[in-house]
Amino acid sequence: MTIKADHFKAKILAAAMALLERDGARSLTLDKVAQEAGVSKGGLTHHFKSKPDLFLGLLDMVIATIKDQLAEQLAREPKDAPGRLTRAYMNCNLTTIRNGEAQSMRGLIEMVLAMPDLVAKRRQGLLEVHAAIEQDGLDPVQASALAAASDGCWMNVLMGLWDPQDPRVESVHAYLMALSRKAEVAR
Amino acid sequence: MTIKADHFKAKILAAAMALLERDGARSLTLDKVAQEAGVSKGGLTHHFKSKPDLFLGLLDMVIATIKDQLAEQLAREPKDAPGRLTRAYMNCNLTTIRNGEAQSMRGLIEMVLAMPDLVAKRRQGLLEVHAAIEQDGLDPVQASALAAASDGCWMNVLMGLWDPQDPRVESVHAYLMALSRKAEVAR
DNA sequence: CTTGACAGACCGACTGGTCGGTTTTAGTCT
DNA sequence: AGACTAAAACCGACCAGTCGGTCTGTCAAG
Repeated sequence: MTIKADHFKAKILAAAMALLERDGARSLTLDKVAQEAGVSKGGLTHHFKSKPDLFLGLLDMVIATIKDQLAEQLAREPKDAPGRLTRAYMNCNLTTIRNGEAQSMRGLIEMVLAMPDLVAKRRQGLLEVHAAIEQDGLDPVQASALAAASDGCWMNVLMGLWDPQDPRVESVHAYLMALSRKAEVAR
Repeated sequence: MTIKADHFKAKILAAAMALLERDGARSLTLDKVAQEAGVSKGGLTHHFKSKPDLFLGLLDMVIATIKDQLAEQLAREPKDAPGRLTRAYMNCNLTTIRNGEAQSMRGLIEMVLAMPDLVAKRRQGLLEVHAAIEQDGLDPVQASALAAASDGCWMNVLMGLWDPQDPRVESVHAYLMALSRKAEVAR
């Protein structure tokens, strides 16, 4: 593990993420990332051979962050109750919305939509979460529906349709949480 | 009503939409749109003063199409049952996914995320649908949750996480439809 | 001397928008 | 109807700026 290189890479990725949140994917240029990270362009291209390569690094970082947050929320859920992971997942989304992070994810999703082949490379890792939710003790279809509903709310905020403070966010979330508790248990 | 001008504009918008679906928002350049539409660049800029202006036209067209599809699905729903519009909305999403149109909407959503101020201008029109769903005879929160769940599925397909033929799409939809029928009626 | 980390000047390709010019349309007068 | 004209529609070359990526150079460590 090359500490120095990793630190360098992390600095670049953090800068790219900051730019992505601030100005969106379109204005995420190699020059700006280098400048934001306090690095020369040569230094940047040395660690990330191309722009897709940088995006892949960014995506990996975000996926890791998401999994961390999910683990954190999971730890808060009382054990021995079916639907723990599903609720943890929904809480992640809610927290993201509450913190105003949903809107800042806009640039990232924009990037993801612009480069679908990039997502394809990490699809496996993302689907693991979905698969886990389906084996959470609830009826798989119900669990998927709950997760999708939470995603839908998140998307409405992301696209600027719903305000983060829109009461729908909290009320729908509360409804989904309640539903997950009285949901049918898997056979 | 200037028929010819409208026809010209429609031709340009159709070309832009085709390009958006084929190559995404990033490669939607004025030159390409003009070429695809069989029009000169000057002719294009004559009708759409700037690129954001073209995007706005595109967005308006899409919103109109969505409302048309919604009306069509609504007509198919048996009357005098609470939750008609909610079900029609969910059927719209399902149809879109089944027809493989969800993936082709990628470019459009990319555009929407890239230009949030553009969405802000048409937010009102889009929110009308949400408002109507909440007054559909069901409990408003439940209706919103159902619509959001449907949106979430749509988004999973859009982002390439779920395959359009993923059995989850159909099963979750069936579950949501059933839920909407036995849902609580508004007070 | 070699190698990896980093710097930064540079290039070719591309993009949004402009502008002067040309064609088509529509209205008006005779 | 036919001639004239002004506006609208339409054309395409061009410009100024931007972007991703390359290439040579520097320097410290081994």
